[in-house]
Amino acid sequence: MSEERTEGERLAELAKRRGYFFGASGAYGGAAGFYTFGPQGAALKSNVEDAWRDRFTVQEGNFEIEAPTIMPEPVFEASGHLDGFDDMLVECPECGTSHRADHLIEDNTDLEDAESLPIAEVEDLIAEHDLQCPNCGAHLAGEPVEDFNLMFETNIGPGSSTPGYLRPETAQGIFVEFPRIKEYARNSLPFGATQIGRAYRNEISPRKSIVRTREFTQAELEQFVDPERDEPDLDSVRDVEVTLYPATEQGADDGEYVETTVGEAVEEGIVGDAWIGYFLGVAQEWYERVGVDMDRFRFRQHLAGERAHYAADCWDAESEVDGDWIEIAGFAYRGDYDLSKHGEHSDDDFTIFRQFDEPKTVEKSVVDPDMSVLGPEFGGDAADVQSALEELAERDPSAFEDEEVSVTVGGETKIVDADVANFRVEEQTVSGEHITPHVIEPSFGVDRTVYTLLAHAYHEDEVDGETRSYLSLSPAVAPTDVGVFPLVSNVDELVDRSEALVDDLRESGFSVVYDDSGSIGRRYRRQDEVGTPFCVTVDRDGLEDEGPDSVTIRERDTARQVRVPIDALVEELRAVTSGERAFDDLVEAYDLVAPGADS
RNA sequence: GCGCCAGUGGUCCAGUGGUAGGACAGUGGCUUCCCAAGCCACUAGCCCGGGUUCAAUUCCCGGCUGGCGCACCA
Repeated sequence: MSEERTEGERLAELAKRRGYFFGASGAYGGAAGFYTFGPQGAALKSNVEDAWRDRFTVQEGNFEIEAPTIMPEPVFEASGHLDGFDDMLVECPECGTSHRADHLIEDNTDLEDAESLPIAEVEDLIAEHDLQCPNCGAHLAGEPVEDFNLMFETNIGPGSSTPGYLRPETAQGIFVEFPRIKEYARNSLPFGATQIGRAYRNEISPRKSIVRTREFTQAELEQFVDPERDEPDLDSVRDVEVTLYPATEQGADDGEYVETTVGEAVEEGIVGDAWIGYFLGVAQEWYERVGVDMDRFRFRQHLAGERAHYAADCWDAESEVDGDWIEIAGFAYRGDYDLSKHGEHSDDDFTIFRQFDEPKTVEKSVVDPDMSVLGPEFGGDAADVQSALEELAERDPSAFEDEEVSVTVGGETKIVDADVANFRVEEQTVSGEHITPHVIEPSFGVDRTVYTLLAHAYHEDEVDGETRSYLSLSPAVAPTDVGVFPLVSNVDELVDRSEALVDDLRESGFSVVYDDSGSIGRRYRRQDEVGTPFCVTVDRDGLEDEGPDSVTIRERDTARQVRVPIDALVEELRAVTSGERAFDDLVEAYDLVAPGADS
């Protein structure tokens, strides 16, 4: 059958030829890591996004936001991307090649983990050891070492006084807006916020078609929960079967998958957190619905060293293409890391007030210093003395038993009369406490999902001794719902009726392609190749036979056809494209048209 | 970023120091009542820059883009 081209090569060729995706800006030589989605690809991607939105936003009762792709520098100082997302590069003065400065040091000295050293020290080390360019041998001493940050930098407004960055993940847009989002959620956990949008990373080396690009689309859900109180609806996915590849199995070459159910995986602790387990189950069903080949799909647990330091547990959804596993989604338990960071760096409140079941009465030691005494006595230090007293009251109430109490302010001991401090123990009613919600983050790569769907949908078979290639895309995501053809194009009545049908179907909400060129077989193959699930053909038999006018509906994957009255067409197409009915049901209900029977 | 390989119509390829040919696809027409048929006509190409040369798509250098391996992937 097909020669030795890989799945990826066939896919790239089909994608270019049929308008799924192609390298962007080709007229000017192109730009690595950027792709344009053509008419088919844009429609497919949009359908994938809609399907994701329906499942992870609408069905979950979450809400979607759309944050800017550019955010000011402090956002990324808080998130850690500014410090933790860069490499140290040194450029050779002779040949102009760039090298990882930390790697040069590690390779040529006994030092390890040079990445964590300050830049000045790295420069000193290069001079001290007289390191040379690995490419041309030139001496690198004295050359500046620069940070290469993987974020795209820009300036907000004129001048360069306000640096901004293109977000490297959509998530920060949600975290940053948490204070407002929580108001919208009426300050009650749990709730989830989603976002579908672009993210940008100035990758050193973009690879593998649309799998690793510099601009890509993510669909992310940030599920905010109270770690002590909130539980997912695990029952709804308890019996969903999943293929797991736990960290413990990945050490050996012959590590084995664990075939189990979501419920068991959580109960046995293979998946450490119920929320993660829940989303694995939801994702499993969603991927199946949009058309991922589940025999080429698994959930892989991150190894301990691979995990971000804040992630308690992390699983990836992976799909297989050309024998390689590619990460198409990540499921991370991020704890309170992100919200805490933004809480520390900004003035806003990133906590939620959690009421106790019953208000608690607590005894609290307080002071209420007489500032009319402290003021004149301590001058500018008065306020500091006050807060030192408050702090001492909480820490050591016994200090107020004597007539005088001493506190240390700015290295000096200050003596205050106990009367002036006005120490007392109060009963306070506390109705709750502020907590920082924990976050479970299912994060989907939309482009990689599209890539997987195309790769898994690509099939070849034989029809009448000829090879045929077709995309078995799910009707849920296929760019076009239905093709409409007159069986032959030189009969006006067939053409007119076909065109009228196109209008009807479009008004009914279908995405329709009309085609009357060449032979009918060629038109079928064309639609097969772009994955249109159904074709409707208007023929003379259907108009001239006794009974109501009828047309044929052809199923893409099997090339079977049934004859359906035109009056029932919209209803039946809606049923089969929504998945409500299988084509087999139509075969039961209507006459099967045998290929070539009429000729 | 490093190393190896590659870049010719829309796609996949052949070829040449004197500016190119096929297959498939596409368009128009003829034919056609069910699966890439046939006939006629047409559209359309040597990645970019520099060098060598009378002459470069071809040879050399650089760049860009792509593939693979390494590295990277917070």
